[in-house]
Amino acid sequence: MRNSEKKRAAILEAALTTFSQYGLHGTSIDQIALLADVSKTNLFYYFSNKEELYVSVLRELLDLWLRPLRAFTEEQDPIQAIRDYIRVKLEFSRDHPAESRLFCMEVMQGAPLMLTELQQPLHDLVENKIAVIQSWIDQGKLAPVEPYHLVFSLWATTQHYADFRVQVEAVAGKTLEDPGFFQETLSSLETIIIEGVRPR
Amino acid sequence: MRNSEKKRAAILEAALTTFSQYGLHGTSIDQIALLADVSKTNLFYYFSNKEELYVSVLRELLDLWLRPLRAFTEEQDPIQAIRDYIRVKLEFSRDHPAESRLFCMEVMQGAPLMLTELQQPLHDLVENKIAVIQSWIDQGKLAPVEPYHLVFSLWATTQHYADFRVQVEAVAGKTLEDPGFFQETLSSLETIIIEGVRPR
DNA sequence: GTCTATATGCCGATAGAC
DNA sequence: GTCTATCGGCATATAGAC
Repeated sequence: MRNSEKKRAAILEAALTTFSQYGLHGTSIDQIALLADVSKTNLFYYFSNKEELYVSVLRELLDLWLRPLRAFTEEQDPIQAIRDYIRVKLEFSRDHPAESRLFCMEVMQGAPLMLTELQQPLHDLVENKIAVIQSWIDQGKLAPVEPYHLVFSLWATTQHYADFRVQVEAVAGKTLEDPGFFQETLSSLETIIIEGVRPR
Repeated sequence: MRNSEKKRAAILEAALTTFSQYGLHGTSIDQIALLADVSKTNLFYYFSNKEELYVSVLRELLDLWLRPLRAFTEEQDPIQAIRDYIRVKLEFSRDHPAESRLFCMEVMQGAPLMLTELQQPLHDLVENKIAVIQSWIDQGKLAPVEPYHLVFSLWATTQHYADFRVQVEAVAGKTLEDPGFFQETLSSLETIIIEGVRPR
């Protein structure tokens, strides 16, 4: 890897860390430069302005964020596919909490800088996976639920452990970095979503 | 209501709207003053600085946010209690999306201005409700799940429709303001969490 | 309580040497 | 590619009259 690529990567990583904690406006270029160990002017050599840097971070992140959903295919056993998806997303929450939070922040603010890029690919991808889920239901391999809401529930529950990490820690005293807690979270989410909480 | 109280309330409301969309640092006092229809200097008469205004907004919000959980009591039928909770939280997401988003943003950033006030009351309240859920499980009225994670799943799934509203709209084309979509969301979440998705 | 005017500091961005 | 120096603008906050 060339030196300039290493620097770019270091800046992007520092930007992700800082933006995800303080937001676009709460972060100064100085802060990012300091963390990436480059000078402020040098940073402007690599990214011509703050917004370009911010959007670059988002673009990398979107690709990473969408990847797990692409794995859903009709041939899979739905219960196992959902199990796998929960695990992968939970691993993402554990290993990439900054990405998860920045994505959440951007969407929450109306995705002003990502909406156009987000909308179409997201819509198309989900449309496709909705069809897969519906076909599972039609084949009787999955209980009849509205596919959209299943997808939303999977997203929401798994991301919660990254986005609300502070709250989870305040309440449960642990985070996903604790292997025992990770396992417990995984099997609890599997149970709740797959089996439900009604006693049988 | 005295005129000064009306103004305070107008400023708080404008602050909530603006902070929830642009964040603490992304919002200028000018913006809030404009929306609340007061002058900037006048705003400083009511709130001595920006952070005090921000914290005032958060404090009002925390009380509102915690209220639904207080309703869980051991005497209730657990399935009905969970059903009610989902409905109330979903109504909150529909009727107070700005509150939901600002809370999410603050927690996501590590709740720097609320952690001390959040931690203790939240921990105590949840501890208490965890015990209620556990007793339901012990009585066989609820399937054996880790109570913490049930609470997190309820929070996550219901708040998702406010916090990720833009994404929900991009994917499903509707929001909770659409009465049909609200009903569909409500019954889907009830189904998923209470019955699960495994066919029977 | 509300206004006009203004102080003050930070931060994004550029100029220009090396 | 990297540096030093600096500009210019915006936003918080205050002074002081009414």
